[in-house]
Amino acid sequence: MPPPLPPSLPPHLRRRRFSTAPASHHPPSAARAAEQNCLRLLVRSSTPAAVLQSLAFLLKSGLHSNPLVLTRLFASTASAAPALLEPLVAALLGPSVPIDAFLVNTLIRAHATSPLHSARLRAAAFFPLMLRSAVVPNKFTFPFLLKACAALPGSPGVGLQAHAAALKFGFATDQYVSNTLIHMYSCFGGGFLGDARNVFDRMPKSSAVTWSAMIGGYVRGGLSSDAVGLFREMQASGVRPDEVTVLGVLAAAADLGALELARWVGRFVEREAVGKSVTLCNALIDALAKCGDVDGAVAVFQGMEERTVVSWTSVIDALAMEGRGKEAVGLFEEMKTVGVPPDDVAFIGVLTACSHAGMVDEGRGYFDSMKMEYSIEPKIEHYGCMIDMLGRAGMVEQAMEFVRTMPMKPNPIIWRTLVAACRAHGRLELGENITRNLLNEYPAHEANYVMLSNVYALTQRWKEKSEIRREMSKRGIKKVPGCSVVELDGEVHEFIAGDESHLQWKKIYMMVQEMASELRRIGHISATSEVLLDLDEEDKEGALQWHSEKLAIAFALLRTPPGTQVRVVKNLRVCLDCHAAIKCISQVYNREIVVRDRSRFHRFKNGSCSCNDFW
DNA sequence: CCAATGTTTC
Repeated sequence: MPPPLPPSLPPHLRRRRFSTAPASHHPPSAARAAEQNCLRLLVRSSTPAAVLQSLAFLLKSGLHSNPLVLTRLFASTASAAPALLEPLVAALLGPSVPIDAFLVNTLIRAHATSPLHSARLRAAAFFPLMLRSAVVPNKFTFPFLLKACAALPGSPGVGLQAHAAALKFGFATDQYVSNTLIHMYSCFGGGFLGDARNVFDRMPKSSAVTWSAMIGGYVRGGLSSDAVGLFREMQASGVRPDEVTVLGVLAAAADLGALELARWVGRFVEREAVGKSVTLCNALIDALAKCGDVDGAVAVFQGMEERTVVSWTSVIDALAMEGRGKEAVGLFEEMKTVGVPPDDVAFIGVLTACSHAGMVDEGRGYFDSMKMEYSIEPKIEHYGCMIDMLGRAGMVEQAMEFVRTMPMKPNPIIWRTLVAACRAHGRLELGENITRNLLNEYPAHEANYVMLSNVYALTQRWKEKSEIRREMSKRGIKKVPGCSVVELDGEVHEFIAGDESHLQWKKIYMMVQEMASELRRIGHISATSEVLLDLDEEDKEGALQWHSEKLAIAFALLRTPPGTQVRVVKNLRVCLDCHAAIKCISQVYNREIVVRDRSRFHRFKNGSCSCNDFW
């Protein structure tokens, strides 16, 4: 890379450069020469200082209303000096500047991809400016614009207008535009997945990109099984998946905990040579780990020729989820040794590992080293890890102290972490106070009601508990139902607490009862079950009120050969009673039972759990 | 001169 050219060039250098320009009818005028020079300068501007230098030259040459030069300036600024973008736009984009489509497109893209939130908010606003200036959008405009709207999921109205405009200007059937529409709508979440699907259904499905966009949309919307279903359709239709398709399927597998699917994708990648990029291996590590195959994940990691900080972080997270803190810390150290500097996400990984393994001193050390050794300012997530770590270890006061002294406003996640610590260590009054405050501030958050209700249950205050229930139904707030998933022969079976929709319900029901009597026989007393089974009083039939993981385990015991491993994925955290019961079940039925809950893996074997009751 | 899908996070 040659150094950036100085703002004014020696004459011989100018001549030499311009002599390579294609011959034209008119010899390059002085203005054109300055323009070319400035463009060259801008292309090479990769630091804020270089951008400013180019800007100085631009102003000196009187090019501040030249659209071609401004386009290049804004593009370079966006990538090399994000903070300068907005002031430059404000200073240079006046009524005297002639605007063309290229310039507006560049402005939309530069703002939409900016690391600064304030810039992203403004991206879509350049489109109305374009229309006001009577500039006609071209085929590049809408992909940029729609992508900008996708980054604002909070205001789907802007996206809807953009879609309408694309229709009006006749670009809505362009496949680039359609693919981006699918992406945009799926980013809006909720009911907009249907709009995404509408666009998808109207398209000729010849491109892997279209399928990948829709598959990714389903995953983003939490409909991972639909994503997998769509992938099957894609294969049936004969379109060859590309790397991004596979990334989507891996994300779905990770979400569902579908181990067979994740492994299948691993083999598929080998077989079809989709391209085993670093990114794909990273996704494979993550998916295998989230499906309970840590060793498989580690094997993929070890087989990689090139590893990025994401690869290291993925494998550290994999071990952290299993409570294998020592190994996770070992890998973190190795990463530093081989010269990959940890980023903020990697620190979250190692701190989580310390937290789940009870390694408080190590965790403190890493937290301090963030700032001291790597100049990474801890974010709220890192404070969250520390509070979780101290709380789990029973150091509730120190955790409180962390909340008090941290430099940002605690969010609900922080408070809930603290409440969980209070609950686990008998600080019920403190927990109750925090929860009440939280409920006052966020009366629409379902989790806060459940938390308070649980605190009441622990202190046997049934009246208050049912009052909370009434309050919830009065406000129309629903509890997220506990849901457990078992993958069997490539199919995903879903169980919801108290659900009887599953085909084999009767058999499962009987199995649950048999399990219960077996447990009683060996002396498991579900003394705490009445307390912790978080049931709706309105549910009348006690027999239906089993937690979903028990239903799932009963199903798996029925349907799999003796001695095979049982794997369950749960959307919430395993409750104390289920945890105790599953320990016994693993012994009575002589099965290894692997449960992935919201925060980590539990491997039950011979009556004990890999978490050592520390979770 | 500019366009689509995507990996790690309390």
